[in-house]
Amino acid sequence: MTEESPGNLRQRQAAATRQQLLDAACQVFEEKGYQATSVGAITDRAATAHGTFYLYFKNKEDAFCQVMESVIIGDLANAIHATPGSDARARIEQTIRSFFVAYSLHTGLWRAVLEGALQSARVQEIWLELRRMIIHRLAEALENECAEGNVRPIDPLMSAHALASMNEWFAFTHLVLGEPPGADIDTNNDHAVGVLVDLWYHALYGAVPAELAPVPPSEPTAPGASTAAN
Amino acid sequence: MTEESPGNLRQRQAAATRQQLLDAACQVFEEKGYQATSVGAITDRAATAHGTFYLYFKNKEDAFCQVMESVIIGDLANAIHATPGSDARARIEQTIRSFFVAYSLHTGLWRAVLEGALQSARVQEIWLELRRMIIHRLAEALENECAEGNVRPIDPLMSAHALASMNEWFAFTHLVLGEPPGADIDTNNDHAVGVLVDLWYHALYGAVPAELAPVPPSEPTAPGASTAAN
Amino acid sequence: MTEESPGNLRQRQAAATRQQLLDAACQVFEEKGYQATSVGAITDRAATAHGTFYLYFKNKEDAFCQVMESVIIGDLANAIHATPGSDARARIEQTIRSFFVAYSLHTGLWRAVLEGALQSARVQEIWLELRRMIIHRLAEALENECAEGNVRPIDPLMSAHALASMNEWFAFTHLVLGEPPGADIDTNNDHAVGVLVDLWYHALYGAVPAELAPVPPSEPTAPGASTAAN
Amino acid sequence: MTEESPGNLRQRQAAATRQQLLDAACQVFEEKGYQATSVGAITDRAATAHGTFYLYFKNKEDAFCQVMESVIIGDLANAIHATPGSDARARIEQTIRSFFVAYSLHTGLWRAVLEGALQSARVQEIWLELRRMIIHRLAEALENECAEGNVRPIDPLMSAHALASMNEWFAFTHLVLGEPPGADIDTNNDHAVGVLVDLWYHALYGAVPAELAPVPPSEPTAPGASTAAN
DNA sequence: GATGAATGAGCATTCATTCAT
DNA sequence: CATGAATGAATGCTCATTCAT
Repeated sequence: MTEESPGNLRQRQAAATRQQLLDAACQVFEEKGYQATSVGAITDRAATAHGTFYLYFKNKEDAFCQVMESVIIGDLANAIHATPGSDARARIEQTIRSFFVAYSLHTGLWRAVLEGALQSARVQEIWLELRRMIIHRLAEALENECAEGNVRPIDPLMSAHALASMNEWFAFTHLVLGEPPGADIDTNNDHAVGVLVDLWYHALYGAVPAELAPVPPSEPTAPGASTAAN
Repeated sequence: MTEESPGNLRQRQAAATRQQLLDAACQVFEEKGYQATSVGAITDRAATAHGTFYLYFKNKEDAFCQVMESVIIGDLANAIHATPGSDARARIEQTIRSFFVAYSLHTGLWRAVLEGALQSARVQEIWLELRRMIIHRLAEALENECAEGNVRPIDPLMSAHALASMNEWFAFTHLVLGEPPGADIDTNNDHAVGVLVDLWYHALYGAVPAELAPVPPSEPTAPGASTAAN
Repeated sequence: MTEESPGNLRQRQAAATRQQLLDAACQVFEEKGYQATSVGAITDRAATAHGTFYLYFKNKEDAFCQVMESVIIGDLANAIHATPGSDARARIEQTIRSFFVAYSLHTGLWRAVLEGALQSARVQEIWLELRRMIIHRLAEALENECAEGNVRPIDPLMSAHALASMNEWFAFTHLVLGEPPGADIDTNNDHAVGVLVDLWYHALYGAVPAELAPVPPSEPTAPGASTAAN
Repeated sequence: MTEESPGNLRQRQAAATRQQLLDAACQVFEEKGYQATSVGAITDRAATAHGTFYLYFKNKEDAFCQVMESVIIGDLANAIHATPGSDARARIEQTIRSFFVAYSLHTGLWRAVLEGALQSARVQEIWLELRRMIIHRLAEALENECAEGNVRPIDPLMSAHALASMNEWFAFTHLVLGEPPGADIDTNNDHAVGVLVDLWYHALYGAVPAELAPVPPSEPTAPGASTAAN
């Protein structure tokens, strides 16, 4: 049997139509953003009837979520894979670079993701879930570094949150919005990554002058600890 | 005389109507976001006729831009005022804290600003202009610190971009989106600020182990320099 | 088989809806004129949803152009068919009468055509194109009569323009506007046609008293020739 | 006393404002046509407040009628003044030429008159009244020519109607719409007038071949006469 | 007499969604 | 499974007109 795709002919055709629509949706969202994309534009691009869309997706929001799951998450999953054994700086650079790569692959789509997240609770949840996963992974790495004494005691989750924010927002504004305007994105990517690596590395491994006490890691339920430290 | 607002009665009434609409717009944008806000919702809230809106604003985009200019920029301008003389760590904390304050004052509006920036070129430009101003100011401060030898040689503009991104995006996700979900925003603000200050401070003033060379500031037109340094 | 309209049921229904809208548009334009007609009035008359209109027409202007093409031009095409062999006077009468018939069939629509032509460039172009076609045909007939020596040398195009103008505008003011007010249109049509035929016939075939020289046909690029002749 | 304009200061100022608005209305109607002209455009041009318009005019229709009465009728009244004593052909040319002059003076306004006549009953009535006056004058001249035996027996009113229609509509399409498109209006006016004069002259004074009986003048209340003649 | 702020009816247009074929 | 015609709610925007100042 030549059953490469499961199911009978009907099912395979349906799967093909679904994929057609998904690809078309991906393209149109990439080009027009979330809100400006209409169902009609997607079916036009997919060369299917208008009504066919609703056989596979509940509505535009649903289609976008499926696009996110099939494209965006794939990009990041491919990009972020730890390479143990290399030194700290190299690992940091790899993390940052993988983010840059993921954004660069689907610039318009990332823009649409952010736009969609601000308009649809479901899109926001999927996107935030993805962020949390990444940040959680980073937090674990930080915790290990703290435990091994390579990094001073810090709040791993919050710090991961902060460092990931720097990474994510710098990459977004730089690659998607083209900030700062003078910098040519294509030729300057390496420099930008270098700056991020440098800051990130010093933020974690930089030794402070003796007279200044570092912020100790504090439980989220114990607010005010850091203030006391100040 | 109690003539606080200039002009005759007619002019004062017109100004009052305009302010009514501006306030209403601010509220509705705050509650519903950019795209979900309709002109009708604004005039309903302002208790004016539909057409009155168009006496004072060209369209929704224009109204939003005016709201931004009267509210958002005011928040930031009030918040960010340098306090020379205090030590580095205190100045950093003040910068971060002022950002937190600005966001906290109009949570929904900041969300709408980001949403609007992704849908309207004009909104984007105003928002980016504001960002550039802040980043530029920060870059100048960094340049001074470099010149005085307090900070190792860095690319001031890119570094400012990166640090501001950390600040901005952490504050946005934390205060507007409530990330990470467990942390109660109201009680944990101080802790969050503390973490940011700590990272920022070390990123700039942290001394690196001798075996690792810092990233030198490189001209934007000389890409690859930092990579070579790595 | 009674399949007069091609295609399957769906296509036939769609064609029927389109025709419904076209008929409704024709009626409403006829009753209210161009500017006073709203899309809503057309869909009300056609008993379709408001949005259905936009499935078949881009906007009101487009609908009007389609009405013109399906109704007006049809009227004229049916009306104007040369009947060679009859004598000059009979041919003139037939031409004039066919114009009267065309106008009489859709009085209000012709009024709307003129109104629309003064408001929409596209309507004007279609209408003028139709006029030019008719005038061109007349000019050819005049040229033949000149060549055969039946009519004195004249400028065929300009003369056709002038005679058609008399015809068109007399018919319009008489049949559409009811000028002159005393004349009952229905009973007086034959008389009016007779007057026009008489003038037209003498204008072309009338022999002038010897002492007055006729205006020779002059090239449009040689203005002043006729003045000199005067 | 320097009472050049009657009334006191108030009244004179009011008259001035009214004239300002009338001039502005004339300009805007000339430029934009009837329907496309808004009250706001007129008051903008007149540099008066929006509400001032309604002190002097009931609405746009009223303003247009007043413009017609002050401008259009003036043009025609100046243009059409009989010059008895000249020969028939010269009188015809003068009539035609005066029409051309009147149209040329306010091209856009004549266009607006026709447009307005098709949209407003009151505008139509004023315009038709003007036409009737002109046609009536022409009909009287024709009647005289018939009575004196210079012209064969014709229906003076209908013939005047027909000849005036030729004149009016040729001039309108030629001068206002630029038909036929090839003919340069400025250089070709004399030629066009010549063609019209020639046709008109022959239509009235041309002698028909003996075998063809002319149409006798018939009372409008005696329809069918011309048919019988055919 | 002049102003111009305020009104609100009116209209065109888009588009997500349904459902009979 | 696929189609695409039909729906109608939603909304932005204009503009004639009024009236308090």
